[in-house]
Amino acid sequence: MTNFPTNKQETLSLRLWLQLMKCTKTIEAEVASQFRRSHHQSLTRFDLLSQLYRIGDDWVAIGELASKLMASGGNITGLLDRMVADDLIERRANPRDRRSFQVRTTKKGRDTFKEMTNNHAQWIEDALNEFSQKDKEQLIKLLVRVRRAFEPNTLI
Amino acid sequence: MTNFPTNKQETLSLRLWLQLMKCTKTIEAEVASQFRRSHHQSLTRFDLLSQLYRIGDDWVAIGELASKLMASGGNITGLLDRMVADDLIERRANPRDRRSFQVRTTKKGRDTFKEMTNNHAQWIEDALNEFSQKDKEQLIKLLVRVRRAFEPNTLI
DNA sequence: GGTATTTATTTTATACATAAACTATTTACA
DNA sequence: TGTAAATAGTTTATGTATAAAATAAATACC
Repeated sequence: MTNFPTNKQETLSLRLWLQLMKCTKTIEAEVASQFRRSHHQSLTRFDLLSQLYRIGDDWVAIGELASKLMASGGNITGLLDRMVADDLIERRANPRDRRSFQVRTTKKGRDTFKEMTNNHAQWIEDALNEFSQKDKEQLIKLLVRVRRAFEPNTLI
Repeated sequence: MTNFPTNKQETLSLRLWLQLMKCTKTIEAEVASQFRRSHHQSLTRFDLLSQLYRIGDDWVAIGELASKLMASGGNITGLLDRMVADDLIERRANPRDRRSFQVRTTKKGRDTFKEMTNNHAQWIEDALNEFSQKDKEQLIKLLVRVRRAFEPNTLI
């Protein structure tokens, strides 16, 4: 009646994808709710602060940040506006290119990120302590392979 | 200077979590964009139709649906409103309990879901065809374990 | 040097998400 | 019975996301 998958391999791929979604959704919901409760910040904001941290908390162009975060233009504009309003980041015109703007973390932004990171890392650590090093390594390896398989335009 | 993780086990857990997020985010973005392009539907709507399919496309209480989808009350109300407006589902009062409402897929909803499922399954299958059955099985097993480790209030 | 194209970002319209306050029922139970 | 508590959904306010159109400046190129 329906065209649902019938052979075993097919079912397995779908099940894999389903478990991946379910797994991430569960963890994401937990982390997001923790961040909201404990820091009044979203996962998205944490991601953004984390990207800024990675580049040394220095000025970075909005477009570059957007592409690192896989965020659309319209999204990044609003997100940055709100974070500037909350004094987590600051914003300036690029002196060399008048089309372009740059953002950077403020002291409050860096402090907030540090607090979030500490709680976060500890919590992840606790949740995953039952896994052996070997299990974790294998899982990471498999996840990277899965991601590569789905990435549309990456050569290798 | 910062309190970033230093020992190897800790870094590994964080890396695992990071890869999990990155992996899901990549695939999710791809699938969502496909669904938008090909069917003008969101991943959320697919999830919802999929839940309705699972229970036999029969009437189901809004609250039950919300909990299956891990969606908040405010969210489910708006989502269902829009899907009713698009004639994907229909809605009625529960004759036995005047607080309660029920929803069910329409023919259009079922057809849309069927189309989405077929494309989706094929695409997932293609993307994952390089993985052996053993790899998939192992990955599923690990993902289920990870999810269990993070689930807050599940007794086994 | 002037026009076309590209690049960087914002605006607009809309969808999807949460928390908290609210309305309307049902249920518990003194 | 009558009132308190619990339950089912909606409303409101706000945050996060996209696509598409708009704005403005830089670059390409004849």
